[in-house]
Amino acid sequence: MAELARASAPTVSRALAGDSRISEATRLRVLAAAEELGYRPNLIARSLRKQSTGIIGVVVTDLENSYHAQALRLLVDELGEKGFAPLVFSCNAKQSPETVISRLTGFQVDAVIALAAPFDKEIVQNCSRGGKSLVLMNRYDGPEPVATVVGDNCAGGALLADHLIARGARSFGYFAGDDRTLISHDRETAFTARLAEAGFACTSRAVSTYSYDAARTAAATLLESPLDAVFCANDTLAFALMDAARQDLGMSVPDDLMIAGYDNSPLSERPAYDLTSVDQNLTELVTRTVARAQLLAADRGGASPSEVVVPRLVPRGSTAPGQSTES
Amino acid sequence: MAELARASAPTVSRALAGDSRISEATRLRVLAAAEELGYRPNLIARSLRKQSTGIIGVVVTDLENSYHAQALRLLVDELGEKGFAPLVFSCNAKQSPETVISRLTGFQVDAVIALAAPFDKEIVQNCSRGGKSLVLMNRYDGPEPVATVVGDNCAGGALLADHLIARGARSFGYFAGDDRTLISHDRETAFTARLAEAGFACTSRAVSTYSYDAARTAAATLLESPLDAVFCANDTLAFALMDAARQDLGMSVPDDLMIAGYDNSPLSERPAYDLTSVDQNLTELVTRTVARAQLLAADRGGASPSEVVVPRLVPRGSTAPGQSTES
DNA sequence: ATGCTTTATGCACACGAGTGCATAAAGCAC
DNA sequence: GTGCTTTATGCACTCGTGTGCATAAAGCAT
Repeated sequence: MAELARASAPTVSRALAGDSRISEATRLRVLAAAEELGYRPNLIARSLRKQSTGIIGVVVTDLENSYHAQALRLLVDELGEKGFAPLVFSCNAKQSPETVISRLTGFQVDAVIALAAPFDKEIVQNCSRGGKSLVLMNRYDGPEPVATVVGDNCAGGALLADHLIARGARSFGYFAGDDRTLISHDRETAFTARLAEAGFACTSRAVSTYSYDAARTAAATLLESPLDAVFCANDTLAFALMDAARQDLGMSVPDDLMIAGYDNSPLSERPAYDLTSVDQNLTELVTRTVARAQLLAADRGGASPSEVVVPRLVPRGSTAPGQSTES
Repeated sequence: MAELARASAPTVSRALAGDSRISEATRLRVLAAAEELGYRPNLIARSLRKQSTGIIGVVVTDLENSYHAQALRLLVDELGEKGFAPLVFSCNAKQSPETVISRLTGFQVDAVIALAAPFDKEIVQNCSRGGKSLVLMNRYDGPEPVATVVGDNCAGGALLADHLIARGARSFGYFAGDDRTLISHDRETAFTARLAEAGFACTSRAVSTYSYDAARTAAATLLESPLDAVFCANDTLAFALMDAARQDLGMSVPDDLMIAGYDNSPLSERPAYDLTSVDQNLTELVTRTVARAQLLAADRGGASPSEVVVPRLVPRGSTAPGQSTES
């Protein structure tokens, strides 16, 4: 490269960087040579020199969950647009959070974004040990202060309580997700609290992991006692419950049972489900997470440790009794 | 680091690499110091020296499509387990294939894996221009010889033709996906060819993009004329068609119309759809793609340019007339 | 022609790890 | 103690960029 442009390496560097001290003639010579060779500056070398890579580590888990898959998609897009390169690892049985963070640290990522609630603790510990900036995309209740961007699960739970009451429900159930995470807990607490305020109680409860198959069997417990409405921690749980109610018990939704979910996944608006759900505003969640990571990558700029994004109710047919046949 | 271990940088490097010339005493001293500092070798510096980063660029597009999302998930897992780090970019309106490949090249990725059929041409061109090894996870018909790992769409189409005939269908339709890609074309050609062999014809046809909403409206055309069975290029199309048939026309699937899809997406086995589909064996597709990329990353080792993975039919209720009410 | 400024470029070094080669230290035989 | 081998370590350089500083070239005034 330097030879073809008949210039030294520093000159090439400065010409490409737009340094005003480089004469127009040489700049053009360098640009022409770069064009001819398809030359791209070696970002690895640049990173070494600059002590900053422009790479953001992304740690995810449970990508079967469409919510996580969507979040990853949006993260990849947003990071790419902001000029960062996402180095993605998944935490699972074979790849422990420790090895994942260790590798990210080795690659000198400018910051880490984690969307892996079950592994939060280890991730937080390993990042702080390695001095890596970290943003969690979910709530965290450990002792360490961690930058966090999270949907307001309490607001969402309350929103749904109000909605189901308004739609005429008087007896309520909750279908809880994996209790290792705070997500389900927060939604449930707020839901029952709001019900209590209105003079109602959540009398029935079932727990399942977030997988459809597990939820499908767990749903049977919930359906033993008659209920007006069930709030599910997750759309997947809601789909499983709905299928179980219709398929296994021949019930009608919403006439025999109202069902509401959480996440407003693409499936929820399909006629087969037409599920009332809570939209977390994932786009804003991701935008703020990336913005936060960008701040942390630049310096140690971190004002409030936790940011909350307000959710939105999306009412649909699954909680509109008497309208089940409208299309 | 070097100071704490009272050793020079090269000694540290050799001690950690397990060089037999380093004495046991210093090795322990180095290991202890590394442990104490939480020291991780700087992979950026190592990459610069070794002229190899251990990073594989992954280019995807249309992640709303669950098939692509699943493929990305498996790719991330498999690459991580094989010791590679996936740098992920998405091609879309804002991020052209040219800029994406340019950035990947800048980061000196050891190879590129692309799962972005609509942008294949530009990706192939930019990679070959930059001398980057590339593996496509779908068929490519350009003049350039490119390493390719792809499901056998022709076999899949034939499989479904046989299946639908065996299930008693005599009149057939095809619901085509975005014609920019070869995928839909291959499936259709093989499907109609096999039908012709058996003395039947595919008399009806509709085209749509792979999005549910678009497919939902396009489905109306297909449903104008009576048919026994429709083969859809994609599960998403099949779901849209099924919903349109049931919801808009009050038809029964499979009794009024048999429907089959392609990809065996998680949704297809849910009772709400219970869709006959073709499983591409995505796991093996991904495994072989990564193995291929690994070879290309190591040297220029590339024997056959194209590898084909055999698909498998998954028969379900949507093509089993007379059994629609069984659970 | 001398001295000063302005402009354009190269040299030397740094980033952190890895490697060939030199060399220091230690052991051993005589 | 001289010469040889073996073992353990450091020096010097490389990878490709970027930056402070020196310097060369050129312009211009006197």
